[in-house]
Amino acid sequence: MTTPAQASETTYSVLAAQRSYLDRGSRSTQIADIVRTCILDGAFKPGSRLSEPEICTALGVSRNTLREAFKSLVEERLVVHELNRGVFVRVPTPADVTELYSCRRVIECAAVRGLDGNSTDLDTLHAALDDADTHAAQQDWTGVGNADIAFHKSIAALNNSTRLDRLMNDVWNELRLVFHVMDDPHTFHQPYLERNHAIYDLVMHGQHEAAERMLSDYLSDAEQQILAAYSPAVRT
Amino acid sequence: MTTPAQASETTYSVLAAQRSYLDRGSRSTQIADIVRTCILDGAFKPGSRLSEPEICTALGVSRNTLREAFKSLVEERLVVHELNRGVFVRVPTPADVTELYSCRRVIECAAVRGLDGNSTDLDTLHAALDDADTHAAQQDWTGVGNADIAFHKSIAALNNSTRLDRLMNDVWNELRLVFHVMDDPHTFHQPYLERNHAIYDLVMHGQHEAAERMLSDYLSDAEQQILAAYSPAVRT
DNA sequence: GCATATTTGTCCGTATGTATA
DNA sequence: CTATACATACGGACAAATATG
Repeated sequence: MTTPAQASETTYSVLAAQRSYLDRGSRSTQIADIVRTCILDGAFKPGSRLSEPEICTALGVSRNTLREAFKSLVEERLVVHELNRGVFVRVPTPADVTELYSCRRVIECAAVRGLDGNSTDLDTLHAALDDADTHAAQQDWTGVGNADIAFHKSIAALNNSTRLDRLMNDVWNELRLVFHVMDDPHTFHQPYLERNHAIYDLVMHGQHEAAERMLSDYLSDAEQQILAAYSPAVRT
Repeated sequence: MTTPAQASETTYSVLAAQRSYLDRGSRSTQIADIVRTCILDGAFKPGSRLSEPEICTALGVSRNTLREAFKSLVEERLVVHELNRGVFVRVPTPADVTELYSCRRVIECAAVRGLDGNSTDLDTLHAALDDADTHAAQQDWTGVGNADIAFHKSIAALNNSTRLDRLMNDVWNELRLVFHVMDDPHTFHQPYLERNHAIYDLVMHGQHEAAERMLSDYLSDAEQQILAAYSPAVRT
């Protein structure tokens, strides 16, 4: 397993490749976007400290601007800010995993239960399933994972609430942090593919209670599988 | 009704009274706390612009520190940040009200449905009801309002999720913004007091489905009442 | 346990671009 | 259109806290 390590000097070279994005929005939000993708892609590993001076020089921005960007990431729970010690990439605990799946259960199940007859917005669900099938045929497991995430994000989006969508977005970002700590996340999503199909079929046929039950079981199984495979780095 | 106005110079005098709080946490979070309470208390009205230089001088902090504080408030949706124009206290739209009540419905209803037999955490619910009764006897309607909020926050807290709690906290802060735009929010919560009692009794007797139905109706009625009384300031 | 070096927290001055009167 | 006010961003400075030897 990969133990969270101090980010070395050369680690920040990945930032240079992101500098081309510097042409839209305010500087601090641009910087936040760059650092966020670096964290989500695993370039900055959970537990590592993000050095202000090094990132500033790597991105060519002042410390003030970087600190503004950090504020957003703290709010998204991707990094933690320890006073006079700096910011660290968050290391989710098993309790975090449990909570994240509680959020998913509450929001996703509410979405399928709240559906009435008019099934207009279900096209995105179908598209995500097709996407997953395509990637699975090519044995592209990260592609399957992204499609799985898109499918369940689309379920949550049926609540028609941008606030819940934003929460789910943060939840999935945190789960990507969890996957980075896990041993082998590559094939994690694959076995759940046909259960997604089953849930979709039940929803399409108006069997909302059955769909909700199946979704709830799905989430419980996934949660347990993650907790079993989860050996978090101790950094308390 | 109170039309959202530009915050005049003298408006920032309310900040001086908050300066005594400057002794815990980091500066930017302290500043964020002060400005947040000023917004929630109505000292900074929805739609008004928050001038950087004036607040800086009023609070005796630098622009960098204030801008860091603003970042948090933007994330909480209490203020909006328009590029190169500054930050404004948010003016919730009717669509926002609808969405906020969608969030409440999803999260609060999930909480009462998810209850099993062991009713250990229901003491906070009872305490909030007692509190509301006390304030109602004294005709202290803002006290009743706070107790009403505490009661429903406690319901949401039964989900045992700090992330959902934080979302609900932001939701309630936004609703306080809504109340500041409304004509007469003072007695808004009072008629819902006995419905809270009824919901509590149903939960206590294990009648979760009935409690959920009553809670859902409660939320629909409150939403409609707010939308009817809501004359939002046009600031598009 | 102490002294030093590093890093953070905060503030200031200033230049540039943008929006508004 | 000009002028003013303001937000954006940079760089430098210093104190305080932390980490390191």
